Amino acid sequence: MVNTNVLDDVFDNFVNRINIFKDREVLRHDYIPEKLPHREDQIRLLGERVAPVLKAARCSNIFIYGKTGTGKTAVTKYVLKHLEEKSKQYGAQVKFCYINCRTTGSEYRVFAELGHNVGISIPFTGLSVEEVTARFRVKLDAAHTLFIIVLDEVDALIKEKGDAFMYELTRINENLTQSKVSIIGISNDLRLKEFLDPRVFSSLSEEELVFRPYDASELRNILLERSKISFQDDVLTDSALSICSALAAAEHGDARRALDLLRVAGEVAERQEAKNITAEHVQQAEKHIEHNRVVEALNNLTLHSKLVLLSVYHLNKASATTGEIYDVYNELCGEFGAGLLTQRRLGSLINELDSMGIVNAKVVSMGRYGRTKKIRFEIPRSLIRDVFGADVRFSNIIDYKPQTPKKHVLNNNH
DNA sequence: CGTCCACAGGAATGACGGGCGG
DNA sequence: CCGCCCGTCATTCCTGTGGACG
Repeated sequence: MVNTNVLDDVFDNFVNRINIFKDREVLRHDYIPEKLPHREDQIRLLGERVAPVLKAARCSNIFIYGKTGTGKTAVTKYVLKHLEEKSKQYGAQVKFCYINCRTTGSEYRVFAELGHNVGISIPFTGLSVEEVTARFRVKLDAAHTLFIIVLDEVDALIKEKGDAFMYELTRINENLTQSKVSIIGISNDLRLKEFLDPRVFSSLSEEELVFRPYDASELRNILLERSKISFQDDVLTDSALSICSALAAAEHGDARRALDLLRVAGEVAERQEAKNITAEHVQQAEKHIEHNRVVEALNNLTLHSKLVLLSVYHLNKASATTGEIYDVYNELCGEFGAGLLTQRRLGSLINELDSMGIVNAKVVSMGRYGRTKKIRFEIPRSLIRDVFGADVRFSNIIDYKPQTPKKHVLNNNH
């Protein structure tokens, strides 16, 4: 009885509350707005580069550089969206394919994704990369079209797997007679050319485009523009707007971060049933975002990565070495009934945790007492307790089934 | 100033789940 | 169904190394 009353209140409150948002989707960073402030130049330049496509000519390969949240992806998608409309209008044969290399993960999956895009189904394993490329090429050639491939965050894939697949891609036109391919590469890392074979680099960077980070006042404009569509009038205070743009500007002018901050601040204000969004809400949002990011990362770790983290936790030191961690990890595996990995493997797991920003691993030399990694938490210890439970040792380390020790989870998402 | 620790991290190899062509 | 191929992840084996100690 009591429960339903409480719930009634919750729902009634929600409905009757003063609405802060008009359209919260607008603040998601994958939303492409009608207007991209301070990127007019880039839009025009990119537009000029891809325009030949409308007259059935292949456009140059383009390389786009810029740090995260500088609008590379947004501008590219924006331009291609309009190009698509125009190409329909003029009846030009153009196809587009957008691939995020970091989430796609491997050379094989990139080609599989390309294949899907031209309408062939490709199993998630079992074929050689060459086979997949060949099928893609045949199907593409039969399509009689210009094909623009956007490879977002290519730097991630190149650093991990090398540039052989890029070489393959840049040469694909040689084997096509009816269709042509253009590549738009997007990189977060300005030093990417150091990782590339000069031949690949030169054919890939027929044109280059650099995106500078936004400064605080530019971020402010962007936020202002979006807040007009996303929030009710007069909800966002000036101080909140300023602190949002200042915080994001301090972090290399990341517009994505600024937008997240603003959206979450709005949600915080909404939950507190405030009439408007204040600087206070923004600061709470900042903590909130960081917390969520880490919790999600922790929950998605594999069993062994979790065990490694717990080992570091139990060591309870300012910084632990690989050897120490391996000892504790060994013990934990025994208690847990899990098969243990080698120290070599553990080293890579630690590196992964490091690149995720969960731990900090630094290689240090201790003279003739060896060379090791010093590992310390980059996140508060309390968070480990929160996520893995109060009794950390025998904690609910989720979904582990001792009788069917799964080796690795198949990446079977479509 | 050479030694030598305690690992780092690259390369080769194996196990596994899976697709393909016949 | 079979024999063969593949990509991925983990293991094994290996060489490399920074700098405090003696």
